[in-house]
Amino acid sequence: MAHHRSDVLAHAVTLLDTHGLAALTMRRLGAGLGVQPSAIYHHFASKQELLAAVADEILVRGARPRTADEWPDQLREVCSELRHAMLACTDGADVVATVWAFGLGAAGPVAEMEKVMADAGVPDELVAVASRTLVHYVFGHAFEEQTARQAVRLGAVERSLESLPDFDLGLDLVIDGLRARLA
Amino acid sequence: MAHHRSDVLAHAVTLLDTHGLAALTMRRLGAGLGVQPSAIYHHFASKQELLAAVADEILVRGARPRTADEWPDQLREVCSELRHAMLACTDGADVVATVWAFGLGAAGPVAEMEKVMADAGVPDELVAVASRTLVHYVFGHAFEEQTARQAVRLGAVERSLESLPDFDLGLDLVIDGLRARLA
DNA sequence: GCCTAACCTGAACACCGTTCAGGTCGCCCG
DNA sequence: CGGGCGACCTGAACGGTGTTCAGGTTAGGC
Repeated sequence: MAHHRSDVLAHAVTLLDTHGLAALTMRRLGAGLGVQPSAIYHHFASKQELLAAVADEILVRGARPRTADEWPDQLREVCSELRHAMLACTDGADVVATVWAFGLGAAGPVAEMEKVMADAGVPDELVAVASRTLVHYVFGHAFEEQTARQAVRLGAVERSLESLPDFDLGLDLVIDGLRARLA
Repeated sequence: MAHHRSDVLAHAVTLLDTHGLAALTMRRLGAGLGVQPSAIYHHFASKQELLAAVADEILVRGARPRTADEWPDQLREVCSELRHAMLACTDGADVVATVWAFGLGAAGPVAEMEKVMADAGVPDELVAVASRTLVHYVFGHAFEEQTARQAVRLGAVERSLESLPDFDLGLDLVIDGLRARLA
């Protein structure tokens, strides 16, 4: 029974979600599909490319309709969607952030943020800075939240999840800074 | 010739700086010390623990004297030191950010930021949020800058380093947001 | 001079990503 | 109808990885 690229990708996301990034192995992925590890290289040139596709898939699955019409709320909407998409999948933040750092993915949300700001009349050089500041914040927050949650669940480190800062409050900090700079 | 924990740590940092994180292997580290890989486990319980010590060492080496007396400048000083400490070592941002996400290190700079804000009269709940927002920004920016620079140097990805946002400008965005919330 | 603790050996275990020559199957085209 | 071609896969191997463990060596204090 032959598989398609999409089958492999879907199985990779499932494996990531159910057993974490450490378990997302070419061997395990092949075994789950009833196939040799080397067969996967017929669909993806490398594990890096696989992970990039997985990251994109995670973001696609987390897509939601846009409803806000003021630019601060639009920004919050995009950031919130990005965060929830990553948190919805085990180690999702790790995968997406790593892939994005290599410049291979997650271009969608960034472009969307930039468009929102450009439409709001934010100067170009500030758009680039602000969008990346927001992305850094969202990735950092999600990565930490997810890692801490997992570490606590495994009992590896005792660390109060209470101390995790409120996502929206930190986001407003940046947005307020941007708003102040517009006046 | 017997080695101490500090010898192993120093060699690990050197190896990281000269050949990158991928080359920081128990085997290579042992070979560099003229020792079997298993000998390292007499000084560090695991590679994770080694990396945590390496991350702390990177931050210690990047320490600089404090000179500012206004809280926004003090915040900038701490963030700048943190950033430069990570950038001074190959893959330093990766190591420090990963270790910190596991809750094992980098507590110093965070505590320092919190103290600066508390002394400036920032409310407690805002201190926690703001310090983490700043840390997320610094880590995200440094990690991206370092990764992109390395990817370009290897010719793996063509990506203009010009597009990297100015660090200080993004930092001021957050600080301005914090300032606005104080009034 | 013994004993303890620090330090190390050498081999093994169970994995990992990746490569490669070759094999099988279904579909399209002449 | 038959040949060929491309998609898909096999099975073995290569050169790594972190980690464990029983046992050996060596320096320093009582």
